[in-house]
Amino acid sequence: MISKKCKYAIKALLYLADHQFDERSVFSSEIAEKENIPKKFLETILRELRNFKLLQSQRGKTGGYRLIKNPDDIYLSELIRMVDGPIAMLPCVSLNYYASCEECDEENCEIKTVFEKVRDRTLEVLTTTSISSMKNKV
Amino acid sequence: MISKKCKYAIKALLYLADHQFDERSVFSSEIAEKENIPKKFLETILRELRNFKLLQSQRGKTGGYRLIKNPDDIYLSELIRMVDGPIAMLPCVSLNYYASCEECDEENCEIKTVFEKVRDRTLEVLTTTSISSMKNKV
DNA sequence: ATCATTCCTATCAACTTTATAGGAATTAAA
DNA sequence: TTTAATTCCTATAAAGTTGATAGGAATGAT
Repeated sequence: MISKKCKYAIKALLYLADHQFDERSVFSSEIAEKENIPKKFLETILRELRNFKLLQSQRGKTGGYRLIKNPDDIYLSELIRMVDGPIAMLPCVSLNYYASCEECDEENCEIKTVFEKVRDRTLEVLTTTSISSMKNKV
Repeated sequence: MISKKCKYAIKALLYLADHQFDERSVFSSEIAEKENIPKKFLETILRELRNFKLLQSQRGKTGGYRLIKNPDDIYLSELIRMVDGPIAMLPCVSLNYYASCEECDEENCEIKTVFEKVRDRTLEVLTTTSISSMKNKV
């Protein structure tokens, strides 16, 4: 399962992609309302996404958020990793967040292989799905 | 991520599959020791697996556990569901544990499709991998 | 009777998730 | 210069989940 936070992040990015070329930046309150996301929670999420250089923000009365990374180039795989961390179903098969299993002999582990397969199949989808490609629900 | 509990369950079943035709049943303490699983925790796991009719247990001094379901027919998908619950990355795309997303309009949801794809790819692997097939690490 | 096992319930510490509170800093505009 | 509305930041917290452990009851072979 991805977290709610991650789901909110995806929704926020989809919303911002729709308003990519608007004159004004988008208020977090606007996204919160339209996407039914708790306002204060969304603020912290947007700040994180800004720290990851996906967004730029502007303070003050006419402030708001705006995509700076092209939504064609924001892949779900990297977004999930930013927000939730590992995608794999076992720490020992994670490509970006590898952690050893203390209790097993990894060389002769019988369960790694299948979860490597799952990881690869999952990534085939997530590394080829961008924010903009999610707009065409094919 | 699958839980440690689930990983322990898989290891226990693999161990029991190896001792499927032994004369004596296998003690939980033996599995715990050989597979480095906390003893008391494993007890509760084995009891659950017994409740799911994968194992049979025998009390008393010469007791222990034994597979009753053929390991050819114990698929990872069902095992994970028994122990951890849903496999899907979103509640609203889960086949066995569906739950609606209160905050979104599911008809027009832009993110469902991709997670349905991930689910299907994942299940392609997990529904075709049984405890016995894990023995041949292909 | 004894002893080693399974069985059962309750508990618990640590961690994660999902937020909320309260205000500081910033900015445009009245 | 004041006001209003925003983003930014830190701290906090309630609820839920995970990963166990405690303590003993029930069972069954010897």
